Amino acid sequence: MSDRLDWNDLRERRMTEPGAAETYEATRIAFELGQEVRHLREGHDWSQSQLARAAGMTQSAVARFEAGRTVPTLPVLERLARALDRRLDVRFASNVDAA
Amino acid sequence: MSDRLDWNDLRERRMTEPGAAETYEATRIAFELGQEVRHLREGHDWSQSQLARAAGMTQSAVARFEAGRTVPTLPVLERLARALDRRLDVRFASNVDAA
DNA sequence: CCAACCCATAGCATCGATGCTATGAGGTGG
DNA sequence: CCACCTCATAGCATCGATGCTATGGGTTGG
Repeated sequence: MSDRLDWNDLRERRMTEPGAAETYEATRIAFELGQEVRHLREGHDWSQSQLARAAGMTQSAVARFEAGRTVPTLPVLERLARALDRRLDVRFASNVDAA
Repeated sequence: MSDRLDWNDLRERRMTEPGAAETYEATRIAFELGQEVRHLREGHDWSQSQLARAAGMTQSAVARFEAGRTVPTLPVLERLARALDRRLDVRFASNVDAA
């Protein structure tokens, strides 16, 4: 557990850069998606290598993504969703209603 | 209308490239998001230039995005969502239930 | 002790999205 | 005819995500 980044670590990193305010939310989304993929993967009892193979990427790429160290692209998210038997859903939701 | 790309044009373009099957869905999502932003923008009675200013980008970037000529990144989607008073929602949905 | 996994991370090349400027075609109103 | 706006697109520089290989530390099981 101690070697896993948490959200505060990430926020600290990204917010040191200028113009980071705009990407703040994207960074948060990336972090949450990484968490979710990790949970889904563990739910399948898969190692990062197994997921990587299923999603057409390498173990290092999976690790980097799960750790939230980059903001993933839609193609990557799509491939991960497929591998995990999910559907990638991206939309502009109303600002008011529930999460 | 005649100068606007439709989905079949885009699909034709992208599918000519090798390895495009994986990015197919991402391309479709990009196309739909472009459409949606265009509708939202027109709902606000904004020109591409006005939206661009509100989202911290240029008119050409908005045009490129609305036309679905690139697969947008999460930071860009986030900025557009903010400008259009929406919340960007990205998630791994169950494969079975409704859209 | 060692082999075989797990995961995190570094370093690098490549690819593609973005930012930007500039242009052109089209419409509109003077 | 012209000024002004709309949007589409080209060309280029830059930045960052991804793909890849290679480590290294940790754990487990022999």
